[in-house]
Amino acid sequence: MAKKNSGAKAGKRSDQTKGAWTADEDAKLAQYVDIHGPKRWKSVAVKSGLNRCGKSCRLRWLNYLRPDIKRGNMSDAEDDLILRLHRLLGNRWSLIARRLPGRTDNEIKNYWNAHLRKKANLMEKLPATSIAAVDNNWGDEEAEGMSSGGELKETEASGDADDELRGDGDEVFDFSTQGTYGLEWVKSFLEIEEDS
DNA sequence: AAATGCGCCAACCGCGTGCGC
DNA sequence: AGCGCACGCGGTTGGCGCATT
Repeated sequence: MAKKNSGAKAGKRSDQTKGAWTADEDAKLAQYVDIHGPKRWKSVAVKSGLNRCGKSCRLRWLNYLRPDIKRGNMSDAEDDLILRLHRLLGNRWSLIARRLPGRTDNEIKNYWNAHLRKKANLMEKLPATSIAAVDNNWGDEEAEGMSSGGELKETEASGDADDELRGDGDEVFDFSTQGTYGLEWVKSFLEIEEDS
């Protein structure tokens, strides 16, 4: 990407590069992570020769350079899933992201703020009957998305929710195994989380 | 054609948590 | 038990680019 390279905001460490990443920096980071793995970001930043903080390297890797990142528009099914998950989980973007293979928490957060927040607000203002109607319509779109894309499937609806949610990028969501809202697993997950 | 407004998105920041020493 | 480091998360910022006037 690297569409900006203005140095952006003033920071505490003026000797460190800030702002948009260049293709060269991307290449260096990708090469280093490829060899040493995505860990110890502080040393990644130093040893890769990048004049960046570890945090920045981590973010760049997670949100852009990771090989399993899916770029491009959200599908209807993804769109719908985000709405539903947000209804249940709130602004827990990382949890939502784990249910959307190839999507990052940052991307989902941005997408929510840009596209879905208005939609959700609208939904809240609608009377219950209208919401049900909208939900039914979305259900149709969703079924369409499932059959065409076939990308979203759930590995397990319950069980070891924490391990499952950690995800490795391969797991996808399948509404067909779910109930009315397809989110019973979320409830069980939340119970597990609150217990711990 | 130029000016202005607005939406989108990459990136930064601060805070909380986990873990090793 | 306490401390410091590394990492993860969510909120926020700032600039680019498109749309509108």
